[in-house]
Amino acid sequence: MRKRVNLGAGEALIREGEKYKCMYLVEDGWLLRARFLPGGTRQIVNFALPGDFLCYNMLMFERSEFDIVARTPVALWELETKSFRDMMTRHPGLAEALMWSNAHEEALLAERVVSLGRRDATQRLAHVLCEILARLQLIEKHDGDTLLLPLLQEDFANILGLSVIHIVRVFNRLEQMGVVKYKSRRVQLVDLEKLRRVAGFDGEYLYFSKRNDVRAPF
Amino acid sequence: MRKRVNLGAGEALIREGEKYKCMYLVEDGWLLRARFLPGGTRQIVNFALPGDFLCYNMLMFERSEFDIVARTPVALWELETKSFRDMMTRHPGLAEALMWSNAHEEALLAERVVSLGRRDATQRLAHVLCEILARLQLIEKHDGDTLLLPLLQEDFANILGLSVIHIVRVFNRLEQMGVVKYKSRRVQLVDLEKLRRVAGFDGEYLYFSKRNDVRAPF
DNA sequence: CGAGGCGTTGACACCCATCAACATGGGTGG
DNA sequence: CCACCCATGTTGATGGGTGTCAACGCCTCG
Repeated sequence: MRKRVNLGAGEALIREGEKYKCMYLVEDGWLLRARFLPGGTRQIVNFALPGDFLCYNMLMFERSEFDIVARTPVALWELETKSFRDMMTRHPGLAEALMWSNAHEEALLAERVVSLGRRDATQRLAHVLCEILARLQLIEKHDGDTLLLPLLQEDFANILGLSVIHIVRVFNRLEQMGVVKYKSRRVQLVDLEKLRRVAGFDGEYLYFSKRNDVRAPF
Repeated sequence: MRKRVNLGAGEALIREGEKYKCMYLVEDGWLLRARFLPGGTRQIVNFALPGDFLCYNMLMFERSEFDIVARTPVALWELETKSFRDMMTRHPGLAEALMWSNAHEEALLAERVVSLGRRDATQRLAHVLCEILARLQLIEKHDGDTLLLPLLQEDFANILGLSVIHIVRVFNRLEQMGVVKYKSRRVQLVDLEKLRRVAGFDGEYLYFSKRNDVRAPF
């Protein structure tokens, strides 16, 4: 039923316009879902961490609207699926997990829309750092006061709808404010409380707050 | 199992921070899902049209992260739900429809992220008009060359992450270019091909392209 | 007929993009 | 072990797109 797939850093799982082959569950590594636009710019819509599903809308769409590219070496499980209805009867746990994942991702995207629409560069960067921290804690891939990320400043730019050069400036500002320090893919969390305040971050949307009867099914 | 609910224009279905009461299916009218930010600005994340589900992540979250407000008089169906697992066994068709709706919404949000991140004001406005047209056609609520919308220019601003004043300028520009004309909640589609070109619009992500075995289940 | 919501215009300011040039540093091959 | 190189990060100057503010016009509805 399940097969493992491995990708090297930089390899694409699927490209925009390609037909979906199957669904995946990320076991290890980071992936970016992105679109290239005429003019050469790029927007990263999403990033997937261990525990996230990918390509689940193959159940609805024939082709991918985005590239999905490994940012690190990645290990995936291929999930054999015919239709969602089939999945519900044969693997209800999987169907539920998928629904969970979908809702989670929707919450992340909604929050990103808020950031891109109404927060300035400093707030955006602070906010996405809070989001990443929260997600890493959720899958127990974080401890200490330093975030180890595979993200370049260029990636931050493409996630936040900014230019690389401006990311540099904003990191400088945050460092001067005594909030975080960026050094070659390490973000040192100098003052987490201040970071949350700058971001206006409310982590509720990530934690499935007080519904104790619901848990991440993986 | 189902109960009707009606809202007047401007009434809230739920407010940010409130507990979810149940899920809904929109039968008629437009609703906006929005967040107010410190500073008094507002970002509209989403809008719901007939056929869309609302509050489906009550299955995962306890409280809403956004206000959901009726933009027009609205008719809704209240859906009785305990858990997704329960729903899968007792109402598999509903579970499937929900999954469909969720994937659809995710696609819309992803495209909005691209717009807010990397498209300028003109492209954004053109793109959202294309999106609205496509969605109205999908539910067979559009014909002719004029879009009848309940959206004020202020709403466009809050959807697109722009200021009201700039929306005016952009509509002027689009009118001078011979693309569309806005007049008191009517958007006349002067040159649809040009509109799509300006937007860089690819409607695939709305139509569940060539998967003929899948249809909107409503 | 008045009022208020909505739309419009112009002047000005600011955030962020663009461009060009330079610094750093880790990896690779000699 | 060193030299080189290319990816990545950094800085400053300049410009454009968009926000802010203030004021005015239009239209609808009571």
